[in-house]
Amino acid sequence: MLIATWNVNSVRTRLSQIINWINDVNPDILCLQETKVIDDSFPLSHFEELGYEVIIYGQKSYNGVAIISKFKIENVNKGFTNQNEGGDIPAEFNEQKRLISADINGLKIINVYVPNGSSLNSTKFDYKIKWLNYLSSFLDDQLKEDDLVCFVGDFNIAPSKIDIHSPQKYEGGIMASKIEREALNNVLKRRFIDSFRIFEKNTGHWSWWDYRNNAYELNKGWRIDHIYVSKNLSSKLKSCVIERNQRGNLQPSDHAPVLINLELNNDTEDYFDDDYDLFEI
DNA sequence: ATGGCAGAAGCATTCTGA
Repeated sequence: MLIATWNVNSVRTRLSQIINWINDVNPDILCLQETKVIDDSFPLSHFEELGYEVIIYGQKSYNGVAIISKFKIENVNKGFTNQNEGGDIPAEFNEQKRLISADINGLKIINVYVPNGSSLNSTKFDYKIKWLNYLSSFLDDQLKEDDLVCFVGDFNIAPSKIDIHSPQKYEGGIMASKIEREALNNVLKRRFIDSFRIFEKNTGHWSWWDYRNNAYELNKGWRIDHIYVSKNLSSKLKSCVIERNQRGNLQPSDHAPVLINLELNNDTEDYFDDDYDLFEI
């Protein structure tokens, strides 16, 4: 079972690239971020023609998330919702369309577009941390101990210094600060593991390259797009790859897709190491 | 310290992203 995440930076501008990639890779589930389109204008039919179901949660110009699936999509949640009779949800957390989740083929799929945060001393940064903290309580509320969860998206956080091309320049700054990493760790708690780091321990692997300064050609990137899986899925992980050549397309998104292969019926190998900690801050 | 590049809105230029 192939599950992917891709910040496409406008689903309409990137449509032909997304369709070509789907035809090449044939993912079962594709989670999109930064669709940048209201729901009425989402190009649904292009995906439905290929046999996919689509759920969308978009807005004008900014943000927007979607899940595209070959399997039936059930129990859809758009934005933050209260399942267990909590208090009212502060409006600020649902004004920006950054979260969509659903049950698909026995898995809980949670797709997020975490706020960028701009710079450390900005109101946008405060919002990023508040949003992550609210996400943490939302997951506490939604998830049960034995749920099989794929938690994917553009997190706008490099989990450690090996996820940045020039740590000496960027460590401690936006997307690489201790505050953001602690907030992310708090969201993950000890519930999730980073699929990519099961298979690759070295630096030099990026999912985002700035449009500016020839960053892709110089391979100056960051790894900020992630597929986290609940620990009870770790033994079923067969691979996790970043489809970096999509960043080399003409008029590309600035992000590349990340893709895992889960073999739900195979439980013969156990990749999970009990000593595995989330990441060092 | 600042801008670089790209997309959307909408028609010149601003806002936002990471």
